[in-house]
Amino acid sequence: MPDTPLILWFRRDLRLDDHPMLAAAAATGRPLLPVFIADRSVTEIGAAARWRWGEAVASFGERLKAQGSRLILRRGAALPVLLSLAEEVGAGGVWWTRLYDPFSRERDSDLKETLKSKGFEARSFPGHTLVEPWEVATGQGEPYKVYTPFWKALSARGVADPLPPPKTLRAPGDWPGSEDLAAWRLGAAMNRGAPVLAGHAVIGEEAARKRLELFLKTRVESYRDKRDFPALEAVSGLSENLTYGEIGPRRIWHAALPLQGEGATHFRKELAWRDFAHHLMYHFPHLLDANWRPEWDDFAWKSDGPQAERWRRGLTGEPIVDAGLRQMYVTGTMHNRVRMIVASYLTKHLMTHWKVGLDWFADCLTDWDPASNAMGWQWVAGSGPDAAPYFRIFNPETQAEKFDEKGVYRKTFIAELARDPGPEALAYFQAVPRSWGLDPEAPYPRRMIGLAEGRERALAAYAALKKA
DNA sequence: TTTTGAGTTGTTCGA
DNA sequence: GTCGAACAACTCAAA
Repeated sequence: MPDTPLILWFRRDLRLDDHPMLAAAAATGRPLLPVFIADRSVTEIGAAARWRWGEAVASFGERLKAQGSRLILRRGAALPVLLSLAEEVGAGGVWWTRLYDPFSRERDSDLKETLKSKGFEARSFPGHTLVEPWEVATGQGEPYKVYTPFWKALSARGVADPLPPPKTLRAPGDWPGSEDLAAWRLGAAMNRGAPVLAGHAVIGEEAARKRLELFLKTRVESYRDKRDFPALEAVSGLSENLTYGEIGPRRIWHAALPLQGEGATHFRKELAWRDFAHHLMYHFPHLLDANWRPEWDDFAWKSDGPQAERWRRGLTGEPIVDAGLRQMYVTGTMHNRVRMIVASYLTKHLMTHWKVGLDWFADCLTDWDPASNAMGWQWVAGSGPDAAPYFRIFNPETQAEKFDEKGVYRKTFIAELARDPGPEALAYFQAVPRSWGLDPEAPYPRRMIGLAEGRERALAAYAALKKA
């Protein structure tokens, strides 16, 4: 066993706990050199997610420091950065946790090949998902395209136990130079301003773990019954932490597994949806940017335009829709029920291509995840695997009546509708660009299209597609 | 190979 | 106000 240092390339796995790669690396007893690289996958993603990733990196750096280690920061294309770093420190190899989006897969397989050809070790590990995307398959060995059988297969197979955090991380004799995280200015493109979002983010491994514990202690029991009501604090909020790997999915799964009751089961089912999205993205990468069912290419999608712009700005005149979009703008997140409502409104009532909505979510969400975002949009639009039937068109009024009966959620985020608007509703007007010309005193906008009219139009367009 | 049962999250209408 | 049916077949997965 060589005693050369190992470079540990961290990406969306910024934690110590439940970390197969880190646990295996620590067990070698070799010097460990954690590194984070600002490559295209970091610098070219949505504004809110980019900012949030930087916060995760800062927090993880502190955590490593407390262990007597460090997080070395470098910028540039991963392959040359890692090669030169490996030569600089005399590393024996580079290890990392696998990601499953097409960009990462190509980058990482090139890297693995190049490293090996130059005599370095190159090893990748699981840990980002409950199971590897290829570990669950139908009886025919095919990937699943329907959620329920995927869930059954996943449950039957079981999920590997989470690993404890390593006891010690051996430091190298000399630390190589590191860049300054602040100089990367990962929050710079966020015109809504990091200060507005910062109050809503729950950052870092310890905070994520506390969040899980609080959820399991106080909310999981009623999760099934309350999770659809956006004004209640009924959900875990852990998607934000999962996407940067501040907590591991296996840790969450096994924490909920022994709990009795439907709440815990439904919670694990939601976690399995995240895995299903990764399973689909791995086996069908076009999920990210093309209609998963190609026949939808002929649907009469409307492209981006003034109506979509009103949707983005939370000025559709449908309160539940606008509340959701404004919540996302000021908090970096949106309740899942409301995500479906705003997505249905954009793709069905406005007949706008789901990619318009997908891009806006990608720019605004701090919990952005490529697989979940694309699967969700295609599910609502009807073009995706296991998608909603075409006639399932959410009526914003009916949904609001059902899930926000007293209007608490709507008033929280729409200043025009509240007699005495709260901080989040007002924060929206502070956060948006001045060029939008918004004024909390202005009257609430009129609706863009009659709900029955929009519904009929979407149904007719679907009928035309089917006929063709 | 064929058959069979099932399929996240809705809305509307009429009894 | 409540409840069941219609909406539309089709694809998927397993027996």
